Amino acid sequence: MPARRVIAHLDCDSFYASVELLRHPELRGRPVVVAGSGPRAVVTTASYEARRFGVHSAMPASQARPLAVLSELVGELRARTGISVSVGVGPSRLVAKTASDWRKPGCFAVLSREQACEQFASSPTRILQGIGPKTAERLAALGIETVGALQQASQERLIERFGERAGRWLKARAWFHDESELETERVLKSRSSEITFDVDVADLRALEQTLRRLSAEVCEGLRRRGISGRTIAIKLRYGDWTNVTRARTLPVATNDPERVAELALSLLRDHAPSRPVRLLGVRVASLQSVAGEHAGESAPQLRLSL
DNA sequence: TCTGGGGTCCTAGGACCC
DNA sequence: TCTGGGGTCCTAGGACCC
Repeated sequence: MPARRVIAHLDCDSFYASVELLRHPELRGRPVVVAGSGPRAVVTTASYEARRFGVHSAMPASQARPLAVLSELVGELRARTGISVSVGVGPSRLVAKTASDWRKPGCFAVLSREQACEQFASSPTRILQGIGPKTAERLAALGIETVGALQQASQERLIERFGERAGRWLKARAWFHDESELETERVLKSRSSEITFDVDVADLRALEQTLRRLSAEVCEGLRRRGISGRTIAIKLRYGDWTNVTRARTLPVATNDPERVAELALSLLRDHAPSRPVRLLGVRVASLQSVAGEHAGESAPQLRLSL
């Protein structure tokens, strides 16, 4: 009678990485990746610390390297400023953004589109950027509470309810389809200043005083940037949270506080608020560079940089 | 989530022009 | 005089984001 076979299989944990750690003990506790250096190299092994950053075996080494850059950036940011960040990495802004919110604070999440679809299927629709409280509520009224439910929802029904454009957009969102371009610079479109009063204000004189102050603030901001605008608008909010906006567009742009205040005041008088006002604001839009300052220059840029 | 401030984008309707 | 269709600009309100 043959002896019963007993086989034990011993498998080293992240073997190559462990070997590297024996050779370089100073790397212990840090993310370590063993990989080739050629353009087609893949990751042979990643230490468990590295796996936390989304690096795994067989991943193209080139992919592991941005991840390494990111993890260094996060570490340096924390060391130099004390600010902790959450990082999401994915094929689109939507996946990256959702991933970064996933396990805040201090997370480092790497997801493909397919993984995101699966991972967030049971999450409320609200986690998708662009779906706010109102849209989430309207979806819930259709029985759609989760991202998964939105994925399965009938396209026709969504279009019927939200319109062609928004209907398609919602469905695409649920499947984490997002082709939007990454922007690092945005053109400033408007500049505004507003104030919520400690107590609702009924007195017209007091409202006018505030309007002058807000106009001066807005114009100050415009002047600092060398821009002016053609559309002057005021905004009022009443105690019941209803908002009223009134606007007027001039033939010529201005950033003169007197001129802006004068227009804001006339808009206020025309509207003639009948109830006490909770919030008052002034906005200048249809912006353009001040003529002469940078002749021939295009629209003003608001630079956003790291 | 009884609720601040500075923004962007979208929609819908009206005026006006060709 | 009545009519159609398209484009642009403007206003007002609303949803959303950080």
